[in-house]
Amino acid sequence: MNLENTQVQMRKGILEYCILHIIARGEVYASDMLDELTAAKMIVVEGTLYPLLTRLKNAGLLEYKWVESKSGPPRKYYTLTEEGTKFLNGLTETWEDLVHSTQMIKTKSTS
Amino acid sequence: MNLENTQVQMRKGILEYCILHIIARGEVYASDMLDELTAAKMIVVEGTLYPLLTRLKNAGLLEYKWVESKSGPPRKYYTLTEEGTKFLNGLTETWEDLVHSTQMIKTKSTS
DNA sequence: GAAAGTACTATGCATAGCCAAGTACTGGAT
DNA sequence: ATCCAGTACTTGGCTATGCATAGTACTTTC
Repeated sequence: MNLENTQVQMRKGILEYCILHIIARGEVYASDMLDELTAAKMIVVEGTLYPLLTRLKNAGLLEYKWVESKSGPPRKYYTLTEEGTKFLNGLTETWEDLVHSTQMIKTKSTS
Repeated sequence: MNLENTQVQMRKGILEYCILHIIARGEVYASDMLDELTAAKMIVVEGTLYPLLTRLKNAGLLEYKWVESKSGPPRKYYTLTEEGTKFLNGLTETWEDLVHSTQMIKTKSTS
C-alpha cells in the first residue's frame, strides 16, 4: 500500500474528464494534450493517452483528422462530437458530485 | 463507453481517501462507514468496502478490535494507526493537488 | 543515407471497484 | 428448542483503465 499507487488509482476516470475538457476548447493533437496535462501537474504517459483517445473515438465521442505538420510527421487533430459534448456535460456533473461528496465526508463533524 | 463506468473508475482511489477520513474521526465499524458514505452520495458496496478495509489493515494503516453488539453479531471497530494517519496526510495533499490540476484544465483560457 | 526528433500503435501487467454468493452471529417468534 | 430474519463479515472472479515497454512511421537535419 503505497501513496504512488493510490495516486494512480485516483487518476482513473479523471484523465478522461480532463482530456475531454481540453478537446472541448478546440481541435488539438495528442502531444499538445500531454504538454497541457503535464503543465497542470496531471501525470499521464503516452501508453495511457493514445489508447484513451482511441477508446473515446471508437465510442463516438471524438473525431479526428490528419494534418500535415510544418516541423515533423503528420498529426491527428481531435474534436468532440455532439455526443462527446453531452458526455462531457454528464461527466462534469459526476466529477462535481464526487468532489462535493468527498468534501462532505472530510468536513463532517462528529455526530 | 458509458457514464456509469467512468464514475466507477473515478471512485478508484477516492474511496480509500474517504474511508481513512471517516476512521480518523474515531473508531467505527463497517456498516456505519457504509451508511455515512451512502449519506454523502458516495456509492460503495460491501464487496468493495470489506476488502479495502482488509488491505488497509494488512498494510498497517488500520487496527481493529471486536466489540460485542447489543443488537446483533459482534462488530469490528477500526482505528487508524500512526502510519495510517501519516498516509492520510499524504493522501489529502494528493487529492487536493488532483482537484487543483483538474480545475486548472477546466478553467484554462485558450492560449 | 543515417540519425534524431516527433507522432502514433500495440500489448501485457497490476490494481481496485463491482457483483454475487456465501458464512457466522444474535435476537425474536413460534 | 428450533427456525427465521436481520446484521456483520468473507471470498473469489470479472471488468476496465493507467502504466510500462517496445515498437513503427514520418519528417527534418546533418
